[in-house]
Amino acid sequence: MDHASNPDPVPTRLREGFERIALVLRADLWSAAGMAGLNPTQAQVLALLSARPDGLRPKEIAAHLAVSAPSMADTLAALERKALLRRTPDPADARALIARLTEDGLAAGRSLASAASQVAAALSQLSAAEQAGLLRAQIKLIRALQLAGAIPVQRLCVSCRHFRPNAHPGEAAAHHCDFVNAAIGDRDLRLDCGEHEEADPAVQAATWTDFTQG
Amino acid sequence: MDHASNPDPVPTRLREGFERIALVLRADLWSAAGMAGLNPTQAQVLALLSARPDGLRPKEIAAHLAVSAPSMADTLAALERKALLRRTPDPADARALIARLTEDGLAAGRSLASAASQVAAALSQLSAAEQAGLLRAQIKLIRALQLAGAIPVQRLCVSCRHFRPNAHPGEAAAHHCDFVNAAIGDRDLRLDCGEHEEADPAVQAATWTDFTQG
DNA sequence: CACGTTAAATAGGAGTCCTATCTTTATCTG
DNA sequence: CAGATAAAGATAGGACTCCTATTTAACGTG
Repeated sequence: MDHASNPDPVPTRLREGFERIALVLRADLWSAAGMAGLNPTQAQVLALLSARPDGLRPKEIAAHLAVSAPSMADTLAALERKALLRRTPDPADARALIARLTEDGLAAGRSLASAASQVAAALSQLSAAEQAGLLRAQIKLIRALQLAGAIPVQRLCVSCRHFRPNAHPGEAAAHHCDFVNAAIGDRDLRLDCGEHEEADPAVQAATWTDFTQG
Repeated sequence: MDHASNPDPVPTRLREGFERIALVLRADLWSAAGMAGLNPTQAQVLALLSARPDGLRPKEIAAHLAVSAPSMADTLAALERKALLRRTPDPADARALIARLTEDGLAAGRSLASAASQVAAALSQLSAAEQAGLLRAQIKLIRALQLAGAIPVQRLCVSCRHFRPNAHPGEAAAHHCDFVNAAIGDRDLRLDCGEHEEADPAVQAATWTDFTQG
């Protein structure tokens, strides 16, 4: 294998697989959003802010959805027109705003979250072990993307100070969350936990080592 | 936790993970396409048709990219304006067209395929075993989506008449492709092989059983 | 050969998404 | 503390995606 002259083709093929799945995700989003009179981007903003009761700045929302700030301003204006969202001045910084969902916006977000998804249906056909393996792989990818600066910091269990990986070695639910004080398995790991509290960098590194070696 | 009254939350969480990754894919596509003066949809058409020397009908392209036929007509017109693609009448059906890339289109497709991708970079950090597991999971998902009618038929190894799963049990490259007459491992499986020939449904079912039990 | 079906284009409209340019406020320096 | 620099957001302008509904032309069948 000459990794030198050619890049490894496997990551490229895997990326193509993700692209196939992403197309279905987008179709899912169109159908779910369409029923609510929305489009995919608006639906994604609703989904993001549903999990953020304290709201988020327009710039942060743009970063999470990987679009430019002016694009996000378009979408936020559309959502504000539909009375699903409100932008209020940020008391901490007179330049900034905080975007929050209205009651209607939260309701729309809830109905979106429970909408049918062909991807979720396909995922539910995998075995529990496959699902766990897939979730671990996603966590590794998300962490790598985060370290590379490709995405903003996510509220993952593995970077949370409440998380103790492999606290129960050998058991099905091997990890432990000190916040809920319960054992959790690979399948229970969160990608966006509302209770997340960023751990100290050194602690995070140790946690990651324990997690990947478990 | 009442897992009973609610649908299994794991597929939903996995779908969210895919959505995170899909956002990065889209950003990758914007940056790669932007350098070529294109946008993501145009780039996806180029990528699709690069692997289809015989061309595809507009309707088929629309199905592959999960958009409506009129939307695809817009995009094809844009690509034709840029002289990257040509639509010619289909000799077999006077209603239909065949869309094919021009030389410039093929060149643009090639440069797009080799463009940097943050997702591919993250994927290359996974171990070979993890990559193989991920590819197998993708194949299962794609097959499930295909059976559900969510996506058009894909040119997967596992549905090809040249493919013999677990022909070399116990070895690293456990499968065999009769077309290239070589052993191939899980990591070598194709999601869109140009040499694909759809196997007989009964054979496909048997192949799938052998593959999933290996 | 009339009939329903299918492939594609067209019309019309909403809205995403970009870059570039402002305005305002915060922050950093001499 | 004044002035420069940086940052958050809005606005302008333009290309284009994406939808539904409609139209045109050609296929297939009884």
